Amino acid sequence: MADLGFELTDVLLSDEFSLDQTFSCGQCFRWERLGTECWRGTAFGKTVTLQKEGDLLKASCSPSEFASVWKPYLDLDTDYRAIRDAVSVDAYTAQCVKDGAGIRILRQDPWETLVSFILSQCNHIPRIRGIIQRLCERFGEPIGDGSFTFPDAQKLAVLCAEDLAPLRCGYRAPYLLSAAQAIACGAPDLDEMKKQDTQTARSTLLVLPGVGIKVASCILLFGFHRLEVFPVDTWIQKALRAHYGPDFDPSAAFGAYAGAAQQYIFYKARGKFFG
DNA sequence: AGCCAGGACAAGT
DNA sequence: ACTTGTCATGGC
Repeated sequence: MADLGFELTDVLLSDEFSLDQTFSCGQCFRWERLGTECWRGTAFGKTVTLQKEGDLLKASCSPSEFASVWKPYLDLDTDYRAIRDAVSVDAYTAQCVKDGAGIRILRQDPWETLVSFILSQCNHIPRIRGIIQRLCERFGEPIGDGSFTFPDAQKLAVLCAEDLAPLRCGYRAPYLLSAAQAIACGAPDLDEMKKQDTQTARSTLLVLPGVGIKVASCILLFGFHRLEVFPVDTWIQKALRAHYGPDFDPSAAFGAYAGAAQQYIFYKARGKFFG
């Protein structure tokens, strides 16, 4: 990484890991690709540039910020070799795992994940990214380097439909507002949900307008790191039908890491892409 | 140019 | 319990 004029942290990676795969497999929407294995993005109110060179991960932040924010975010303490082995149950998934071996399931903020996947429904990924960017630019707080925080629920809860018109998120705007109002007054309490079992948390999410089974599954997997949850979207549906037939049970096949399996399959089904 | 997108929801069979 | 129409907006 070129000299960026601020502190850098180097981390030696102990497992297969790819920024390109991790940030372009559809689980997050606020990362920009600057070059091969080089990305810049914002999470938890911090912006960072990451570059991977061989087994070395360089981060444009202090060691303490990396340890407290980016190491957990990137899920660097999880053994993905064991996960990859566990979900390579046949030739097809083994190939998916091989192609996407560097994918990690990010530990994203539950609120940001909730909003992101409410907005995701029936949209292309590039368009989701645009809507979220406009949301942050308009209602987030400037961080200082041209980046913006993800606006919190309290900020959005006081808005009305026409305030959201510039986002051009269409019929999802009222979903976003009612979700913000619900979270802002603590019902449901996202922190409390971290302690709940997955079924309870799922039921809680499904009460929110605009959150159905697929969106709830994405929130559980990406926002609460429930690796056993297997979201089914149109891509996954097509892939499963093509390789297994109509009544395939992902949970039975992939068990505790079904969600990770889903990401490897999704990555392969959509082909390589960057955004 | 039109197809369809990491769907949800209500209203029909 | 399944199928269908509708919702708003573009990226490709």
